[in-house]
Amino acid sequence: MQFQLQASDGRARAGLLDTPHGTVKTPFFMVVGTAASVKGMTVDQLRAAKTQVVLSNTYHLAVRPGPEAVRNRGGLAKFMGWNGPTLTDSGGFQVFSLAKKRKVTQEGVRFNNHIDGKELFLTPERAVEIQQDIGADIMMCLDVCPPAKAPRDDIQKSMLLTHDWAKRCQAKWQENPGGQALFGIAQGALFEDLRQESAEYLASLDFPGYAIGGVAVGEDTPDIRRIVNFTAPLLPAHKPRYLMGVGTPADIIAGVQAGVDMFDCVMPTRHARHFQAFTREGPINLKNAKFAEDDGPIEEGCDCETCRSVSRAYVRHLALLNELMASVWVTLHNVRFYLRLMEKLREAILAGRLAEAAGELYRV
RNA sequence: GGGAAGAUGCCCGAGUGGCCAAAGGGAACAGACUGUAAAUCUGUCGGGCCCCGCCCUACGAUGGUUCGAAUCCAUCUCUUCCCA
Repeated sequence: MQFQLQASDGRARAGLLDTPHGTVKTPFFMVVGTAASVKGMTVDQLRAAKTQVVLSNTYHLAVRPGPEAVRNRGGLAKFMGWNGPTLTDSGGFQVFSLAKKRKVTQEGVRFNNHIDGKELFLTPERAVEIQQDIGADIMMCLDVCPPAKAPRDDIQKSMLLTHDWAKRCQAKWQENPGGQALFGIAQGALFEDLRQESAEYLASLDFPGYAIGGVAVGEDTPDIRRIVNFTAPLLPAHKPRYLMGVGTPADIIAGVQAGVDMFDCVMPTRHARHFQAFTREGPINLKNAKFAEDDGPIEEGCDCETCRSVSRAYVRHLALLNELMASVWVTLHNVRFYLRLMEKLREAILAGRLAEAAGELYRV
């Protein structure tokens, strides 16, 4: 995997990332399609929104339809009809989100899956194997993602285990790398010394890319900013940096300014299903009565299909009736909003005017 | 014409003497959501106020029984069903 830096502006960077499914312009936002589906969008719509990378999940695809099934259908990108660049998360986030359904040992994570309770034992090696079957362009190391406010002791143990697993993932991956890249994930929660230790250790392993994990798992926004600002520069400059699971448009702008190249978040798609739309002026809830007679688009000047086609009043009407299309219309807008934000951030970096642009892009 | 059942807050619907401004749904109104167990979850939801408490108005209408009634009695109005 080739990563070429084209320009920088402060600590922010713009570059090109080559994947087996095409070249990606950085910084970029990955649309989340956990189970090989971006909820509420067809692949044509993803392309129309200028999606670059779709993210899916090891845990979910391992549970259903199973890694072999995905492999036998030609791999994730083909299976879902997307045929573009993809990344799979390792299941590390489910250590956090499915805390009640798993048990972590030195060996790995034992899940009782959320569908039928059947056991899924994810070791670092198994997580890589599954991701090789799924066939995404970028795989993630299995990590241990603790809640941000866990005691320091737990954070440190999780970090050390994550380091051990990173090494094991890497060894497994190197047996048969193919065209896939494997990224390491730094942990350490809100402790700067641990963050530093984690970043340095992972850097020593020499991965094709590095992620900041354990963020947006219960901490406040200022803490997210602080840790991202602290950690991003510690990750190798010539490799892509990925801030996992973040975030709000403001978080992303701050992340780009801190030197992060890759983002993903469920926010645009999930919020859309809850009728919350993103705009330059901040999020709006389209179910609110005040939009009942609003004939304008969700966002003036937006080039998405929704804003070109229907009004706020219409989307609110659909939302009140819980029409499927209400969620679809907002999803189309929100995804395009995020992707367009990234396009503009990249343009600003290339033009060397990120600082001015940042304030205009999202006034919240 | 005869008989039966029933009328509860915006809607549906519990409640059958005090713990009832009245369960539970729905609607409406608002909020939350950050590597998706989420088309989910939470709050408000008769009115007013000096709003962790008090005062009004309320369970078809009117009158009555009772210390006390959505709950018991009488009459009336309306609805549904059955028989002619």
